[in-house]
Amino acid sequence: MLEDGSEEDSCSQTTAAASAVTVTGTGHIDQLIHTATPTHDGVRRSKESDDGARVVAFRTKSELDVMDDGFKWRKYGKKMVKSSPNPRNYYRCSSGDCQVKKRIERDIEDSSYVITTYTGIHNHPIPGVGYYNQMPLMVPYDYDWTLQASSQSPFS
DNA sequence: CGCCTTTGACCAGCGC
DNA sequence: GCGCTGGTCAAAGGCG
Repeated sequence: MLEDGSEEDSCSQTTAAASAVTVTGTGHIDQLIHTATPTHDGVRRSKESDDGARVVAFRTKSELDVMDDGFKWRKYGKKMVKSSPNPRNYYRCSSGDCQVKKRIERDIEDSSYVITTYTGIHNHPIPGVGYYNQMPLMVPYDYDWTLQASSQSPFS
């Protein structure tokens, strides 16, 4: 599973292309912790969309728990996990039939950092394009993070 | 009136 | 086989 606490590759679950993204700006993404494209090495959760779903986790320095990335998120769960003293919040994209999920928890080490984990790809345009508040968006559709990580920032 | 947040319970997977 | 942990669902309430 994705160990959010450790930014090292403690997760050897899938074909993971780990990379580090450092974006300077107004509290933008500090570090892309982990990206993974779950093939199917084994049977993961029996629930819905897990095939081909992308998992992207990154750490952001922010006082806000949830960041406005342009999409509409609806909270559907909150849980105290053992791996962290901080609660973990679960969000789901509420735009149409988009089934992208987002998991948010504060960093164990620095509570000023927020660990955000996206699962899935948005299959719709960004509803709030034009006004990103805290954070640049997670690019919808098929975005090559590893490419951008080594060349330039995908955010602007 | 509609949408979102909150909270507890339930379910499934994994490890021992 | 049992227990533990994480993830999701569903109902109720609140707010815009």
